[in-house]
Amino acid sequence: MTTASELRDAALEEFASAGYLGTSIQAIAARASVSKASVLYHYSSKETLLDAALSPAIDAIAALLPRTVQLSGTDADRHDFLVGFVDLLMQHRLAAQIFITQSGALVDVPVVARAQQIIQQIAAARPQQTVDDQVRFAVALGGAAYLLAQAGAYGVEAAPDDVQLRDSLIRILDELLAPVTAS
Amino acid sequence: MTTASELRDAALEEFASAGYLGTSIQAIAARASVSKASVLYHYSSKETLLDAALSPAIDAIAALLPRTVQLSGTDADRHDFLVGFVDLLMQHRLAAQIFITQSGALVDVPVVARAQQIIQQIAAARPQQTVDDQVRFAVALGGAAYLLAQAGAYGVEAAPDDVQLRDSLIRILDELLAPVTAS
DNA sequence: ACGGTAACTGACCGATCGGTCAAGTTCTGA
DNA sequence: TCAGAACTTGACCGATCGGTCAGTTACCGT
Repeated sequence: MTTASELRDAALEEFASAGYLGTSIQAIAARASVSKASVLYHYSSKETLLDAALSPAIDAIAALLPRTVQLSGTDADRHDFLVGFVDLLMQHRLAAQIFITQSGALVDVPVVARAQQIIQQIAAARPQQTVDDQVRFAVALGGAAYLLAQAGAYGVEAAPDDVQLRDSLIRILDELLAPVTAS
Repeated sequence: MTTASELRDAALEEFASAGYLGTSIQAIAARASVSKASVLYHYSSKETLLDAALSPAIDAIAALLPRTVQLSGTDADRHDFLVGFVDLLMQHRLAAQIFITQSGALVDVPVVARAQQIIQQIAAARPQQTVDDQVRFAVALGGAAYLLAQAGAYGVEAAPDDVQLRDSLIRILDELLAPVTAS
């Protein structure tokens, strides 16, 4: 509604589609129908704008962090965590896309570095297991994130409220991460 | 060995770590210990350099395309395809990383557009099935690609000859794509 | 009505980018 | 030996970038 929030949303879409480095402040200004100087009035720098665009998603994943203990719990616990993870990806699809595709090139940006640390903590929360288990974990979470982030690039629309996709994703992740001893 | 191949390798590493837009010709020149003008003598433009860096990987995945028919075949056929896919990812890790993280922002670059078309053809070769099957396919291939491309960002080294990782990945992809009727 | 503050803008600045060019150097084959 | 091709380079160019600033307009409490 406000100009600031419009700029934040415009930046989120632009950063996701053209990349942070490929997006000029002018482009964001044009998308929100204001001048470049006006963008820099609301956000003191391009980096501040990226921070504002990503922060909600990072707060959400940080809130998910305490629940990683559920990964070592019962089947129901692990299921609860996966539901939270998938919902997080679907609700913050653009932010997830920005992080997945550009975190490597933007490690020197504080907000991205913070997000990377949280992801690493989630990965570390997984109890030390076999290589197979590590690969299962990486393929599951990475595959889900990549699927939702890049779905649009291959014609598949991933609407935030696509419950069929959500349920299917949770089911398959559940199956992939289930202890093999339970088979 | 030659200056041209050294520049191609330097560009591949730089594009993968800093991104195409985040890499200056000067940076590639410095990595190969030559001048910026010398880079533009061997490759007429920055885009030509990206083309040269990605082409071997794209040729390899194009060669894999005829084998997508195996996805509809027996378990052994599907296994053969997955072996080819995983080996491709491991042998062209940097090119895969560039494509996975930057194909969205570089759609207007011909060599990237060509790669995207090939990926789409592979995805389309999968016979029309349920949403579950589509999600399985996307999580498997996307997860494997993302794991190998981004492994370095999370401390896990994915050496091109890590047979343990390779075998584990193939086994899990096999399991993920096996028809549920076989369970 | 009015003073102050928030919002907005065009003009401008220094830096960096991709790319060109003329000149110099090194290599090679006859 | 030497002509010409291959290679390398510093200097330079126009364009675009992120960011600054002085000045203008719109809004709001009193």
